[in-house]
Amino acid sequence: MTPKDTGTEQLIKDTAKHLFFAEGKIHATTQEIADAAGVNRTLVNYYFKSRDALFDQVFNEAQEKVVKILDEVMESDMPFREKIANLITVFLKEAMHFPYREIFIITQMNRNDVIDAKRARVEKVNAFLAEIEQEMDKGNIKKMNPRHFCINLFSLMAYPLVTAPLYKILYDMQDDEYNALMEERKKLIFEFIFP
Amino acid sequence: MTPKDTGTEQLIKDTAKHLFFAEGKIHATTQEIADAAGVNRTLVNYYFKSRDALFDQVFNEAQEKVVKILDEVMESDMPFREKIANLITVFLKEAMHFPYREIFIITQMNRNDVIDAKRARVEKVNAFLAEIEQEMDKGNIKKMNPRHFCINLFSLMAYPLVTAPLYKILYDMQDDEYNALMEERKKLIFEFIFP
DNA sequence: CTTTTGTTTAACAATTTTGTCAAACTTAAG
DNA sequence: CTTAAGTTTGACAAAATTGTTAAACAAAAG
Repeated sequence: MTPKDTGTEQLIKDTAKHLFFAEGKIHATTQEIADAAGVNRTLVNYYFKSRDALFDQVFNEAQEKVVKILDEVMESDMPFREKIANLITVFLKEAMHFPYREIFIITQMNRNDVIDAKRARVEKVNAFLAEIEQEMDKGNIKKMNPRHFCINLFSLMAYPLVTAPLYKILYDMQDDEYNALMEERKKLIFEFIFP
Repeated sequence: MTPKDTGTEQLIKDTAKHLFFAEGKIHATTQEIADAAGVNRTLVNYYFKSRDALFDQVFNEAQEKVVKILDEVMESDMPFREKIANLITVFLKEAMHFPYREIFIITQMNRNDVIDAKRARVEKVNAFLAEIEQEMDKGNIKKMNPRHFCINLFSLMAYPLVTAPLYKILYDMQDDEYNALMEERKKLIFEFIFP
């Protein structure tokens, strides 16, 4: 048998991500992860050495994925409108699948008193902010600090999915109803940005 | 000495809230809470019986506080514009102090597979949604599903503070600079809602 | 001063969670 | 079939976290 052909290592990692990012169970123990994956708990140590190592790996991959999504959007040479439309489509799809990924990242950062990485991103971000400012000068979007533009955009996309459990109660909605509401937001957010 | 006149019980609870809601350390152990409060760990058990009991109490009080803030805003008989202006002022002030309170609530809900409470809120929420719809009919705000109006408003207020650690890195800003950016948002969000 | 009541502490116990290891198992290659 | 490499398991150990208790302490009342 060649190494890892049953994919147990991947299964464990995927299950951990599902618990953390999709179900928002960011406290999950190794036992809970193993149970959810349907494997023996000691396999977590066999494949990942320690709980912390698994967490670190999941954390790093989460960060890489987020960075990758943003990079692909920011660096593409589409016209601005399409770029944003594309961002909304891609990001909301991801966020509906993994609503708590950013929360997991932030929680881990707070827990370990911030080990950064991705200072390297600053230049790319600044380039994107400059591009946004150009669009404002052209009169295509409302003038403001371009940092607010980004903050607004991501807030409108991400937060409704993080707070879904609350809104489902307050709005008295079932899962499918709330999902439909989130679907509506793709168009709504775009029109919010480009009135 | 009359009971609790040193306020140790309150100190422990306030410290726990600070760790959870302000620092985002939602995994904090009883030892970490005790250390941060500068008291012996066993006092947590003396005053709160168990770790879970402390968490439950903090959770309930967090929920009550959020409900109270929303109720005071929604039930006040101010004109709509002032009502929203007031909401933005009050909520953003709270969120700048305790950015992770809602995240703590949601995390606990996810952890325990949602014990709701506050189904009772549904009626009040519906009344507020109806009021928003009236304002739309009057042409004072953009027409949309009033649920989206609320979601947008709270997303724009809350999420930038939750994601502050990330933005501080990506925007290369210090704490005071980021706080200033958040202050700007009071006006910005209001103008976003009432163009 | 003594008592009473409530508070704080350290030592200890219990529980929960994580980590280790040897043995059993599985499969493919020789 | 035998061997070799990787995988899985259960028993056990270690560590981390939480809970209990008795004794020391502090302050006010009698």
